[in-house]
Amino acid sequence: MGGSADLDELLHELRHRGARVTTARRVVLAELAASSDQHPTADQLAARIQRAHPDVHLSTVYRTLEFLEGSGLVFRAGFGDGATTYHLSSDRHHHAVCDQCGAVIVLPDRAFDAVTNRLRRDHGFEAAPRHLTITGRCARCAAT
Amino acid sequence: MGGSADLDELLHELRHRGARVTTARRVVLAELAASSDQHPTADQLAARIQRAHPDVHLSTVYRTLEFLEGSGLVFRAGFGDGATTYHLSSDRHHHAVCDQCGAVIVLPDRAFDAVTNRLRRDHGFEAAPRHLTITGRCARCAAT
DNA sequence: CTTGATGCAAATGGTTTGCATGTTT
DNA sequence: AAACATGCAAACCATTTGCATCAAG
Repeated sequence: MGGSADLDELLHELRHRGARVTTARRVVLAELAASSDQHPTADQLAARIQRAHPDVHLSTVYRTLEFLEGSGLVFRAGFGDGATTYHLSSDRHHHAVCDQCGAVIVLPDRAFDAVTNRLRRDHGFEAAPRHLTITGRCARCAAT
Repeated sequence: MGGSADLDELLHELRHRGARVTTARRVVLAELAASSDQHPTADQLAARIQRAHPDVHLSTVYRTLEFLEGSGLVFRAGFGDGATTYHLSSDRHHHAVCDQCGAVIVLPDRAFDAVTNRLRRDHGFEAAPRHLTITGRCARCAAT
């Protein structure tokens, strides 16, 4: 599979820009790639990483995420009021979340094409939505 | 204007449900109505409120907002990483924000009709989006 | 060797909570 | 009077920061 190949690409890109490739950066990127569909928070990442690298401190994870965000490789998504979650920039998706039971539906990026087209047409705005969360009632709860 | 009339309605509704109508609740709702287009945070609300009611404590503002949220009159919107902002539920709107210059375009609720219709059709999900923020580049910055 | 990243511990800042008191109904 | 909301101060928790040390180029 392409998993680790993609990762190497990212690391290469960093090195190319003159940034240092450290254990922490390697490991954080790897963990993000591995748990992309789990909306990991900073501690969750740290906890998982520490199973193999007990010396990687939580504060380092924060600093690394901040760095990667600045480099455009990672973005944050605040989940309503839950904690902040982190994702690889390549991992674009959106959510519909049920207010009542919390059920989550994952939406493809193109679900918002109508909105983005309209923004471009009416305002010249080039939308690049990364992580939107639409609230509402899922089928089951709406039936109540 | 209808401003205070709407407010009275909300207060009535609360009373009707058996909830108490206190100074704090009155004042918080009033301030939310007054500053609806400014995305106020909890302290900002507290600060403004305290100009006229110095005895309304910040923690009370938090508790009141929590209560109002539970009552469905208010919702929270996390702004990327900025602070949490609070809005009257009646005040539905969405944003397109420029990543580069921060310019904000306000979008009407119906801008998302295509998505909400699709969610209903494909998943039976009744979307009630309240405050979405689409990131991207505004016309000026995209031209760069 | 030089620059920049890390570990650790301590500080920060927004939000929550326990408890005695005041207010609404 | 009974139930509940409030003020206040202290607790909390996620995130940030200062500084001495360590690793990458």
